[in-house]
Amino acid sequence: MTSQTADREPDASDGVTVKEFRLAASEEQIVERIFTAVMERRLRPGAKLAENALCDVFNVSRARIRRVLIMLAERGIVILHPNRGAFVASPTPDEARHVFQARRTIERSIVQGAAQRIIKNEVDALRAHVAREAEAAASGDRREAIRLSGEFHIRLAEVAGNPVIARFLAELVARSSLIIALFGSRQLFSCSEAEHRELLDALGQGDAERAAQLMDDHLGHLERELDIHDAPTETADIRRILEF
Amino acid sequence: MTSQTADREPDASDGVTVKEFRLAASEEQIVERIFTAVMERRLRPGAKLAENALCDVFNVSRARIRRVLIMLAERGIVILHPNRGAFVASPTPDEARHVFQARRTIERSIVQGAAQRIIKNEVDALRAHVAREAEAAASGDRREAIRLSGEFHIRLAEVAGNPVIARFLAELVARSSLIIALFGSRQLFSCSEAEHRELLDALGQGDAERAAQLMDDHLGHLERELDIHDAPTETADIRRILEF
DNA sequence: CCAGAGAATATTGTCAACAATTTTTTCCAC
DNA sequence: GTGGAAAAAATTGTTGACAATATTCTCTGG
Repeated sequence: MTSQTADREPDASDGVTVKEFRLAASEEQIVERIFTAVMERRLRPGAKLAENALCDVFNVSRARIRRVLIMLAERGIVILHPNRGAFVASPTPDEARHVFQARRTIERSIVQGAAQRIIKNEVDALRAHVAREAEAAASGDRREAIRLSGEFHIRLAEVAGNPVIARFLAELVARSSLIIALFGSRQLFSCSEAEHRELLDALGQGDAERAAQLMDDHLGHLERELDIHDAPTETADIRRILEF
Repeated sequence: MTSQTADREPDASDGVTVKEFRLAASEEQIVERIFTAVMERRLRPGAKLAENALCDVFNVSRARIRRVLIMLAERGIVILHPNRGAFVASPTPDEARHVFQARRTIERSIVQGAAQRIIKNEVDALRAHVAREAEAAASGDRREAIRLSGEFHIRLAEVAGNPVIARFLAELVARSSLIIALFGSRQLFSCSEAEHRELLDALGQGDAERAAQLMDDHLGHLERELDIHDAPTETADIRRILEF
């Protein structure tokens, strides 16, 4: 027995990421790593995910990489073109609007749930998280700032107590990263952590309605800063437009 | 779309046999077929999905069946136990509550979206759908009634115009079928189509708020008719309880 | 008859070789 | 050079054999 991997449902609720794992990584780990790379915007929309390259990076067989790619495709992060390979998804403007609409619906509900059940420890932990956001932004660590910014929403979803909804949101946040990469201006790269802090204040006071409103505004601001016009034409798209 | 009895060889009596089309579609077809079987409650929670059996049924290779099982696992319909195989998921009471809470959130939003944008043709089509529900229920065609009942919610999600949300809901509806199979009483087997009709009336009048309230009530009724206590212990569960 | 060990069977997991397809490179006519 | 066809290389898709593990069956002793 090499690893004592539990075969119960993958909860994806632990934030521990094992770095520089020389040994073969598990499938869930690989999914998590690619997910994180998308969230940090190191993997940009349209990037090709060649099987051999991934095999080398994670030191696993092709069969396993293929399973990972199927999982990511199911989560809307990757798109599989038959015989051509796997690519990081490039959301269309319509998709972008749909993702943000879904986020408003789901996160408003998350915030209301969190307002009811959140305990002081959790608020404190989230405040510490926001402090790290501010720190990263101040010190110019753009990548860290981006990652923490998305992670805030995911952690909030986790404390709201509904794993089903939290899983949906994780997918939406990752897709939002792709959307921001495609349609965001150069300087926009994450949520303002000031709004996160304000949201936590409302949650700390148990003011569900105000918190929900703040979240709605927050997502509205983010979306409004995007320039969602017809997509920047990419080489990959030409094929799909002209094929048949 | 009702799937006809295509159990036999696809290449025998199919007039047109376009190779690549048939192969490309088959994987999604298999997912769809299993999805439908779950929705119709022919596949019950805990049922084993042996690879060879599925290969025979769908006349495809093991590799392809494995891909299908991964997709279904990603959608929460199937659970994969390493070295033991794939089983139809058995939601726990907690999961059941989370799924229904997620449905309330998401379907309320769907209904509000639908109220704004639905056109007469679509309302009529949905009314015809509900008529078929009533017909199936009256004629005692239980399986058809069950399927149509779940399908109503999915079709409503589709006309609401947000495919991202519609996809989430499709997953939730399928999981609801498993929940009802586990925790529902013998006579409860689907939503009351009267409530579906009432909902359509509100939508037809563009009364978003009333429609949203009706949907909330509708889901509340459904959940309240369930008896969500600790799970009926199954043979499959023993293993998971005792292992670590 | 039951319990339990061990063999036999069945099922799932993995891998490497091969086939099919796409992408890149080469080469030649113009 | 340029365009375009053909060859070469690289990449993805598929299959079948085999290993690892789980399940079922058989048999023995009590």
